[in-house]
Amino acid sequence: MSNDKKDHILNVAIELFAEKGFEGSSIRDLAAKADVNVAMVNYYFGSKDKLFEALIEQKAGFMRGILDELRTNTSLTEIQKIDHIIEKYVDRFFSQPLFHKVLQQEVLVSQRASMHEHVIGLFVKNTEDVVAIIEKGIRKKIFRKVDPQLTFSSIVGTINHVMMSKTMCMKMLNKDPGYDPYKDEHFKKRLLIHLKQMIHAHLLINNDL
Amino acid sequence: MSNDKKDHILNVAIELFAEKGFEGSSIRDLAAKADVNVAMVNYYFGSKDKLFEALIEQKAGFMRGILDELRTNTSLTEIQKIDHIIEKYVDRFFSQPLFHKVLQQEVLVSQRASMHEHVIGLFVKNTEDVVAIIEKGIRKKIFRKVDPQLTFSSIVGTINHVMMSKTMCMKMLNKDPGYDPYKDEHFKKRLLIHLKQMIHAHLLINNDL
DNA sequence: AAAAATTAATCAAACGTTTGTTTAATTCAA
DNA sequence: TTGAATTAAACAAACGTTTGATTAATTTTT
Repeated sequence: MSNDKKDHILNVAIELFAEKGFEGSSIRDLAAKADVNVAMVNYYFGSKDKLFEALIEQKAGFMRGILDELRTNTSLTEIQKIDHIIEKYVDRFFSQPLFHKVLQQEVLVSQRASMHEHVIGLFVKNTEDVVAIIEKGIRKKIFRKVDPQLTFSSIVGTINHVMMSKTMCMKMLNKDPGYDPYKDEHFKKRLLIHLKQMIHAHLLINNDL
Repeated sequence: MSNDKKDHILNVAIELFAEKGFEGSSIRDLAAKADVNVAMVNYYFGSKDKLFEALIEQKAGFMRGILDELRTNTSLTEIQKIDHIIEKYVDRFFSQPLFHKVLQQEVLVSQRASMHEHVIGLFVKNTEDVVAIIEKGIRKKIFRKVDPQLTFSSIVGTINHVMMSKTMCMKMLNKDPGYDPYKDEHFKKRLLIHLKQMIHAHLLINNDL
């Protein structure tokens, strides 16, 4: 069982699904693009659906470890924790932009019910952890009385939105064709600064710039 | 040419595409759900692709009129204009949640190139208008020196994110199954208040709460 | 160490379905 | 009665999947 080949198929699948969607991609397309025989996909993964599950399983849950650590961490202030979460999310999205497009599709479309519920479950768990941090900040009177759930929605929503479409991002930033915003370290920094600035202004009672 | 029937097919198509995606929905599914003969879809629209184009064309561009008006409007302050834009966006998303899921899919997946470019073009135009308002606010020293493009991304991204999945939204808010957040006037108000609060804190130099 | 047996990987071809679309016949309305 | 609306049936193409044969690699037996 060559894991090299399995991984290769998975990586090509992410590219293909990110561009054409899961239902819009055929196994024949995938096999051709990955330069393997059509039968190999089913040989390795069992079915197209199971390939998709393997794909999601491999890379989802990326924030679990970080949020678990933050929950027991007592040395960081609440705003430091939020900053850290923002950094990790931006890092993750920029290092795996195509995978996150596939993940967004799965949240958006509820075709494969169990996978859909699974992905949403992961996200809801993340939300609960971040909400707990914000609520603690509020109790400590470091944070304003904001809406914790929607504050997290703004963080993830902003990143999601910027990562939705390379074309949109490019045109929004008045860049030439050929420019890839997701490989531009400067743009990543720009997004980070914006998010932190906005969330600080939103959360902090004493926000000395 | 009964427009009633055409509209009926389009409305059922929005429901179906929002749930299963465009590629995930077959014309037979659509015909059955709309209770018409399979051939009627091609009779009225020519093809599945053209049905989709008609669907997008009918409802996209919903912000054009509002933004055009705001561009020439001199009686509103910049922050009032931003508030107005937030209100109109939230209104629109809450009145057409399923359509906006379909629209998001189209931005996310670039399967049908020309339609994809068209939708993104509309959005980029909206961005330019909002950016212009924010930049004027900055020049007038009413607004902080924020990132105008990403500020707009945060507004749309927050709404988009909340509208992505009913299930996610429900679970995030700890609601029982059966609850529909998009029909809950209270939740709509909650989103509005959060967005305005956050954007005010972010933009305004003198933000007296 | 050589031969035999077993397992894993790969392939082209074919399977039965489902797909979007078209046809040709029929019903309906003006 | 004419043109539009509607239908069931049929179309080729594409779909995910399975098959049975073949090769390559590994393990077991002698």
